[in-house]
Amino acid sequence: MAENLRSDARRNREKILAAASELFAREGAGLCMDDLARRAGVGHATVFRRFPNKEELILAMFEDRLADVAELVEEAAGSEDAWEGIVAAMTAIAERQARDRGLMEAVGTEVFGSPRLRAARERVIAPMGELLARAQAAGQVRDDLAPTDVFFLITAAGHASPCHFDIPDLWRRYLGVILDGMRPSGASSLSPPAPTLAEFEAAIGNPAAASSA
Amino acid sequence: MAENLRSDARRNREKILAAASELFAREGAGLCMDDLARRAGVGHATVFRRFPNKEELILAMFEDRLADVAELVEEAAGSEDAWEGIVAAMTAIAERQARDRGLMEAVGTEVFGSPRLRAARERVIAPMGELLARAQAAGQVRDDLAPTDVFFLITAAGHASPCHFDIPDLWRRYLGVILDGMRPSGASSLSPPAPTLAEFEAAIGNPAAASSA
DNA sequence: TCGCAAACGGACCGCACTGTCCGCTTACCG
DNA sequence: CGGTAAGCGGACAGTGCGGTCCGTTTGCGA
Repeated sequence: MAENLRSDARRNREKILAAASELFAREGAGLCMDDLARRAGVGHATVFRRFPNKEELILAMFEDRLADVAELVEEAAGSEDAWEGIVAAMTAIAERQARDRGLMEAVGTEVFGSPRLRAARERVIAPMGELLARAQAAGQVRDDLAPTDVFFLITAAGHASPCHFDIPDLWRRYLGVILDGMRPSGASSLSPPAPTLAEFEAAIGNPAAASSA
Repeated sequence: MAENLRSDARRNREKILAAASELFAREGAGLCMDDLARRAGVGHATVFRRFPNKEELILAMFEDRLADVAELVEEAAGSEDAWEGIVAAMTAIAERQARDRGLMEAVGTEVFGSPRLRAARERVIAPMGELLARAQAAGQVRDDLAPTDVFFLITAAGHASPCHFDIPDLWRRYLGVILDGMRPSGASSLSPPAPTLAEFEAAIGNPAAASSA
């Protein structure tokens, strides 16, 4: 990736990456390429030399965020008590989402199903699956949840509050309700089964999903 | 509102309103005024004669949707069993949200706290508050939930799925988890208290909430 | 030090979208 | 039926954005 860039090019590349990450956290995928260039202290065109277009840059950001999340989940998967691990992972991810609009959009939104991000996505899901299976075997979590559900429920908690970025920590309230709902006791049956990842990818690829922003 | 319009003007007004409602359902607040005019079969400028600007139109749409929701909740509030009423209301609202992007954005997003929509909002919240109080008195719902929480939890269910508009009914799955989490048994304590509506309004008015789209 | 390819960035293009203007049309009333 | 004001809508203005071009600068190897 770094390839044989000239020293100034490599320096600019770092500046762009840093600025992009910062702006992506604050504005999400809707960031403006001009702002990005200004923040990085380079010309507008230099950004486009590094990333052929905006979509490519956003995908790179998403990939980056998913890698972060994968690390968090892997760490949580190491915990002795599976339920505690799940709570820790969900809390840690939601915590970051509360401060990072880009991450908010990365987990559980349409991009999550993008074929381009398949590898990153699977690296996130695998450890969660392991954790979830352990918790279910121990009777700590209802049996009808799939690993992807866990991520979607995190996003749900984040999106619950209309002022997610203005009243910090409010998400904890809704995550609390959701965590209680994930327990086996008093669990009612869930009607549509969890879709497979293949089904997600198909749905994302839909012409109906002509998302703007 | 209808005032003394000429017959053709009144006819156009209806066409615009109908087209706006339709487009708002499909595209949400991001709709394009040009598309709207085309769909209504009137000139671009005619739309702006009816609504001074886009924001005004969107607010009118939001008001309209909130009125619909108020009706749904009022109806559910009449049910004998309070819990059944809550489930019915939450399901009905989520059901509409799954088919109406505008409604999705109206309930539980930032606009929900807009001072302009205070009246409409309160008409939605009041019957839910009554229903919730009954359910809590009957021991059917955990005591630490406020009426606004219910709406935010509906939105949470809707936002859980990354392809809300592509895999219909998937929201039912996440609403199921949330409903289970709203029950009193096994309820853990919720850490940040529910903010008051005044606190929401203050948060929405924040400079930090420079929302785009 | 010199030469040159690599890299830079200001200027520019095209597009989409909101909002305005103004000459033309049409409903209504006497 | 004819005068008139209300209404209409195509054309235009302004803005913000993604993406490209091309003359200038700069790092680097010979």
